Amino acid sequence: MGYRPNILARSFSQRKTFTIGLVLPSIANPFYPEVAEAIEIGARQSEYQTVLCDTFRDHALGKQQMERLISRWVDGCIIMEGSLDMTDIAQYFHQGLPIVLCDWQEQETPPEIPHVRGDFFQAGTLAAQHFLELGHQHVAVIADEPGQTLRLQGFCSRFQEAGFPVPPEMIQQGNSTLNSGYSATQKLLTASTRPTAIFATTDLMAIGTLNAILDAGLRIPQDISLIGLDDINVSVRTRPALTSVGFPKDQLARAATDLLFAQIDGHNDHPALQLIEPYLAVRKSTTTPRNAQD
Amino acid sequence: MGYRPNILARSFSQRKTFTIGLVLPSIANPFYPEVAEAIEIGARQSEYQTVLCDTFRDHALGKQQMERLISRWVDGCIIMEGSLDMTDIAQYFHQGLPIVLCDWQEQETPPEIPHVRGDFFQAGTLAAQHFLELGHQHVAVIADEPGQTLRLQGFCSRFQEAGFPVPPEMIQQGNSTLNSGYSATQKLLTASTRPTAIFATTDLMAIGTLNAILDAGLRIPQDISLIGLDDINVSVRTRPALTSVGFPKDQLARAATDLLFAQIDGHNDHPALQLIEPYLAVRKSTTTPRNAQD
DNA sequence: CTGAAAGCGCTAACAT
DNA sequence: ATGTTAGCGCTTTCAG
Repeated sequence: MGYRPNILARSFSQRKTFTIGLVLPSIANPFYPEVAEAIEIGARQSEYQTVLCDTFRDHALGKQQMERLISRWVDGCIIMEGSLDMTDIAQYFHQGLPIVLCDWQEQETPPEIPHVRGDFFQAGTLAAQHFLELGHQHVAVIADEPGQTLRLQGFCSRFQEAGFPVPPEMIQQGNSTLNSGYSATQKLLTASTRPTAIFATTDLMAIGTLNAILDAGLRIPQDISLIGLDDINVSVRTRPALTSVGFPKDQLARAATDLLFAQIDGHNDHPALQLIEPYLAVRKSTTTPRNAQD
Repeated sequence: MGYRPNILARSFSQRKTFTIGLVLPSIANPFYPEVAEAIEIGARQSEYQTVLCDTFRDHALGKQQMERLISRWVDGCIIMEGSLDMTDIAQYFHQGLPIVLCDWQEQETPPEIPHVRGDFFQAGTLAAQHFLELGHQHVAVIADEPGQTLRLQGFCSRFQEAGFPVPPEMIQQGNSTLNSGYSATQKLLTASTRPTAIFATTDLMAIGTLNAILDAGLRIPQDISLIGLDDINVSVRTRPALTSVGFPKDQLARAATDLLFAQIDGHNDHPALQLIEPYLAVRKSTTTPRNAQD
């Protein structure tokens, strides 16, 4: 009869909004919209609506947005790495707000807060393994430190095991943006012995690396092989298409929403940490090193 | 004293949620996240929170999401082209929900609903003008019809004026995806006389075109020049970087939020249609045609 | 088993 | 000027 229930009044009376907040550090890196989409789909299947909050990596803005979310009585929040101070998050959590952390570094997360994360160490290992199988011995890494230490460690430890430790000058700092990948690569290319392969710990940096290598007049993968990490959608359409380590984003999203809804429903028996296994998407940016081909 | 006002209760009592809905057809085309971000920033400046709804171009899902937004008492909605049936939108509007349309085709929008749109005809003209100035006479268009007729018309009418009408076989159909641009281009390349320049009416199709041209062993811009439309962020980092017609997204967002907040505040004196002027971002994918260089 | 009433936290319209 | 109360629309509880 044209009657439309008033969800706001219902929420008000039963203290439940069927809304969750998703707090992420940036929308500029396509990785985040991609997982946000997966989370939104999962939440909708459980009749929840998702409110997106981009903090632009500004922790003060993040805190402000959190306060607003709480004032609106979101039933819970999924908070992605880098959006907020952990002390603030812990405080909200201990005040009783259901929270799931997504992709945070191990060392900075209180163990009691449920957490879903890609196995970044394993991801680094996977990249290293691929390079080793192709025959690379002189490799370089571009990492966004200190946030992405595990990826770096996984990679380096695998090369260490293989007997080809990565020298310090072959490890460059980036900040997960395309431009930082570009300039870090320029430094690597001026080194006395050029690496035959580069691992960039985010795809966006890898695309910067790709551009820098091509701009330097070198070829990918013939002169330098390249692996990224995140397996964002655009990586299939770079030229050459980027080989990348990724995590199944739907699986990541599913684990996060499951963990959150379990808390909301009062089931606190879930394990606190869910580790998602990485995969390697081999495309056109990796091959055997030139000297090995000769 | 640690007191946190209950926004939900406030909303309930004063019938105002300080929340707006943003309904868009797809998050896969980066254009939408980019304007969404601009709108969210603008809304936040006015103390409004934005709820994003992706309809995946499924009008039934779009309607469902709208019902939910209305049940939650959003103060108003910005609805982007292609997310919903116009009959449904008109109904919500006439029920009193403040609505702003964004980027809809002229012919399908009731004149009473406020509307902000890029001047697509002018955008097509701008692309044509650039090709003409470079000396191109044999050009092709890839358009997502019927949704993007104006861009096509603007382009063709400018070439008509210049005395080089675009023949029908040089107009290919796409659906705004990368792959559709790719296959449409393949058809164009098998034509008896190859065009010296191609205008793709969305950047995503243009990137498909770019890949198809390079895969065919041709060079950009030496063999074929290419212009896209949307000026999405990735276009600066394709290889070669894509020349593109764009609309200032912050201006688009600003106009949309202004129009919406005016309705919400009861000022209905705003003009119903705001037209945003396009710009041309010249990058590396356009140059003079080869025969003109000889 | 059906129907009336209390209450959620706030704002706005009262009355003092 | 300040303090008090009604009411927003739903759910839940308690009484009939």
